[in-house]
This record gives sequence, structure tokens and C-alpha cells, in this order.
Amino acid sequence: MSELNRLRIVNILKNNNLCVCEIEIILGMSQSNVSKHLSKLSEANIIIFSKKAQWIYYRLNKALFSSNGFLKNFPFGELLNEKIFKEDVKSLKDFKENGFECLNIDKEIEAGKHDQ
Amino acid sequence: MSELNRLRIVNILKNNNLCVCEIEIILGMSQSNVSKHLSKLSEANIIIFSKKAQWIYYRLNKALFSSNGFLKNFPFGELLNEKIFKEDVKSLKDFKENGFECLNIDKEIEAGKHDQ
DNA sequence: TTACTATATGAGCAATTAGTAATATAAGTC
DNA sequence: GACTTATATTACTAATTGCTCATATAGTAA
Repeated sequence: MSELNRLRIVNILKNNNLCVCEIEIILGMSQSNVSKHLSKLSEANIIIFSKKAQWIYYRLNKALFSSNGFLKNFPFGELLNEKIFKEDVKSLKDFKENGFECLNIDKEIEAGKHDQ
Repeated sequence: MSELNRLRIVNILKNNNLCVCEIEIILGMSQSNVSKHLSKLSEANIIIFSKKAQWIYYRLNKALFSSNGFLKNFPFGELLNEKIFKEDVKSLKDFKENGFECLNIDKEIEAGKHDQ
């Protein structure tokens, strides 16, 4: 939890269920890098995941955060004041608003092609 | 704050005013190593110090810990359950009970000599 | 089955950071 | 002044950790 990219992941997972490839795109990080950070956060029980077809959706382990007096005060508010965390939340919002999800990225691309 | 030896120092400084050489002895760490960790903790405002003759006494910056919602819940309780932190507290206790302090270590040694 | 996609993992590199040894500084004592 | 003690700092080594590239695994779809 002492690493910037790890905090960025925690930050965007706060209120969201995201799969690895979505996190990759939103944060602009490589697949293997995201995957490694996720597995460490998961080991530490900070995030949890559920499988859905070939995707693995990660989210914050809110039970841990609310039961642990220390984590309960995890400074999300302060994080959100930092430029990079704000930008990440904006990227996440753009991503969602554009209807992009792993489930239909292909379809979107396909649809785009027809327009040309 | 994400480093074991740094946490060990914070742990024993929680309720104590200790100088560098005392911390060295209690934690079994080298002088330069203790000094470096102390200067980093001090930079981060986690600990503060006061000078007394040639000694520099360090202690936790309790004001910071109580004013910061996050640090207020710093898991000292959990720390204390870890074997190494328990041992450190015991070493500290032994050290204090034996009346050893930088101020009188020499006198103690001198006194010991007379017994021989 | 083969092909494709999502994710994980291993090897190696690069950057960071903890640690040691030696030296410097500063205060105390004689 | 010289000598000793407490602490800090510098230069270097060792260990750790984040990252990338390549490869492996596992699920899906044809």
C-alpha cells in the first residue's frame, strides 16, 4: 500500500468492479504490471475478486476497510486531492460513459468500422 | 513507515524518550543505521527530538498522531501482537529495569569493576 | 480440435532503498 | 588545548521491488 500505482488501483476500485483489462486502459499500465499489483493487493486481502466468464473482476474488500480501525480512515479524501488520482477518476468516468467495457469493446470497434 | 525496522523504532518510541545509542542497544541495530532511520522518520514529522547535553532524545510526534484521522488509528495493538515487536518491548523493559541509560552506563561499568 | 482472449507467472533489468564501514561534526570532560 | 562520546553523513555494497518481455494457463467460441 506504499506504492503509487498500487494506490491508484485502490483508488479506482473504491466504488467499482473492474477487470484487469479495464484497469490497464484506465490507468495506462501494462497488463502484467497491473496483474502483479492486483495479486499483491489480493494477497494482502485489500481487494477481492469474482470471476465472470473469462474476466476476473476486482473490487475493494470493503468489509476489511470498515472493520479495521486503521483502514477505516484510509485517506481517500486526501488522495482525491492529488492531481493524478483526480485524473484517474476522470479517466474511469470517461471510460464508463463511453460504454466501453471488456464485454463490448469488440462490438464497439465493429460498429465504428461501419461508419467509415 | 512501510519498513520493518522503521516500525520497530516507532513502536518503542511510542511511550518513550530514547536517545540514539539506547535505540541501538535495544533493537540491536548499528549506529549509522539507527541514525538514518531516525532522520527519515524525523523528516516525515513522525518523530520529534530534543537535545540534552550531547544526547538527542527522540519521541513520537503524538500531536501528529492524534490530529490525523488516519494515523490516529495506527495499529499499535496489532503491531504488539507480532513476535518481533513484543520482543522489542521486552528488551526495552529489561534495559530500563537494569537502570541502564546513556547517562550512567559508564558508572555502572565502573561499579561492576569494583566487585571483581 | 484450433484459435482467440483474459489473466497470471517467470526471467531479467533498472531503480530504489536498507545496510555497513569509515569519516566528520559537535558536545563534554580532562 | 587533547581526548572521548554521541550523532550525522558520505561512499559503497547488498537486497528489495517495480517494470517489461516473453511465455504459460485457463476460459470461450468457432
